Amino acid sequence: MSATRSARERVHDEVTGEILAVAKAHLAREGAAGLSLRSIARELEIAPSALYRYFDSRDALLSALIIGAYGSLADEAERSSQAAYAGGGDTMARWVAVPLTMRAWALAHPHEWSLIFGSPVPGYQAPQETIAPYIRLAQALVRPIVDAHQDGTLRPAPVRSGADEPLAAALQPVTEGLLPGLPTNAVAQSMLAFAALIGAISLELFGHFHNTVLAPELLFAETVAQLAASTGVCPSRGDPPG
Amino acid sequence: MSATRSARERVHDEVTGEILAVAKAHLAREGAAGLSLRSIARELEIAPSALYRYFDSRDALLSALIIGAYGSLADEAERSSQAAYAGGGDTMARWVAVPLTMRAWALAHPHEWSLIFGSPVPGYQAPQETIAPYIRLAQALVRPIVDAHQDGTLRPAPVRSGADEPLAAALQPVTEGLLPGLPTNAVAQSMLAFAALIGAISLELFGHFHNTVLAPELLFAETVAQLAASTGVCPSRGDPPG
DNA sequence: TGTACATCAGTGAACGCGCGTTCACTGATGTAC
DNA sequence: TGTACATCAGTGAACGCGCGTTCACTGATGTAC
Repeated sequence: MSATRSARERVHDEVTGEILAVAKAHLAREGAAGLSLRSIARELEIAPSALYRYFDSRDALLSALIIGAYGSLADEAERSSQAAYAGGGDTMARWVAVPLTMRAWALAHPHEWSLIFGSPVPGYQAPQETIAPYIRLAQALVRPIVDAHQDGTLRPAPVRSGADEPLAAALQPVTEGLLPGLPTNAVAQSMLAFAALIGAISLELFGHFHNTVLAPELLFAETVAQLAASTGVCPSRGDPPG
Repeated sequence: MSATRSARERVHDEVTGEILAVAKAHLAREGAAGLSLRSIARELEIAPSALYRYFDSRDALLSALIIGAYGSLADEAERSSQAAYAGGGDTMARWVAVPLTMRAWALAHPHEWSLIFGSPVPGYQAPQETIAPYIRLAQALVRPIVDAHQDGTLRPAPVRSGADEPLAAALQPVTEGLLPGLPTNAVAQSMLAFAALIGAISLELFGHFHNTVLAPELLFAETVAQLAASTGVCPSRGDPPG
């Protein structure tokens, strides 16, 4: 009964997986706009209408792809974070792990990166299931910052002297959910780091470094190192003595 | 002769402008993927085939829009940079001008921002005419950095101690074309600043700050201030005394 | 100033295309007694 | 173990749609003598 019912279910899930795999391949070839149920059905040698047993509509399939992309990125980020913590490296090694993984994932899955951080598909509302993996990614990224704060070793570059209540209020959800107890300028520095990473990866991926930055991986490594210094997770290596 | 010939040409240019205006409006409504010659023709109350007197193909029209977007952004950036320099403000005012203008332009023209910094249209090669305005934008942005370097007041946060020849080589086109004479780490800091600005604006524009950063304009202002400190154009305001 | 000709703008019909989605259906797989 | 019935997967034809692009054409605008 329950065993046989799940037999059918298992087949259903398997086919759903095959459809998603083909859809991912098409996404990589044509981009989100070119994703078509008919072409997926063609590749699977199936009638287009059969797909409606698995997805309610094209939008539902796209949603599944988006959610999958978020999940995949978050998984990788968590995996590499845990490896860095388990590996016994220093703070810099821990800080560097997630950004490098993000870039590697982006290069391996450019269209899925676009789905997450590129221009939104017009007239399409991002599904709610997207929030949880987004938070997992962010938490993996900022964990060294939170740790440094708890250790009392966090040294963010001070910029605002004080009297920035409005900014503190604007960042309240981030502070509360992600960086509890950190001073506002440190939260802002963390947001800057996130924006810089997303920007650096997107610029490279979208072709803006062509003929301009000849070795993006070197610039990215330097960028991550500089962000370690400005967020205050690691002391800057080249500080003048004195 | 030359006068009458340019009479026809003038009408041609005018109609071209009207087509581009309608196309821009459609772009703002539907995004790049939804841009269609037929719908533009419909709005202009013209046969679709008539458009081929003005543009060779849909791609040619899209190219014109992209080039226009780059030009518009670069124009605004230069305008605000020049205003800041003419206005007699301090270095911070000069540094802040272009980033704020970029953000304002992005908010006013979200789909044109996507055209430039969003996911590239698949199977579409960006036109060469895009390079010149890109450089104009970059030059307007980094002008305060170049000035500070020439004045000897540039204080970029040091990160790499030395022995970074490969990075210097990778950044050679940027250094030569945009930041001549600046040390490698300052060039890298400038690239970081650019990436952070693009990232911050894109994240806001693409909806990633929804329910998270409640007042993006405050965070952006803080981000720009922090970048002033880390690039070294302006001393950080809150430095501890001593 | 007037006429023959070339150039250009715009028309309207047609081409072939691929798309998402619906619907009535066939047949196989599982369920209940 | 056997039979009647329900559930589900997948078919194939059809719907109506909008698209980019081509082509032969009409008529107006400009050109040359």
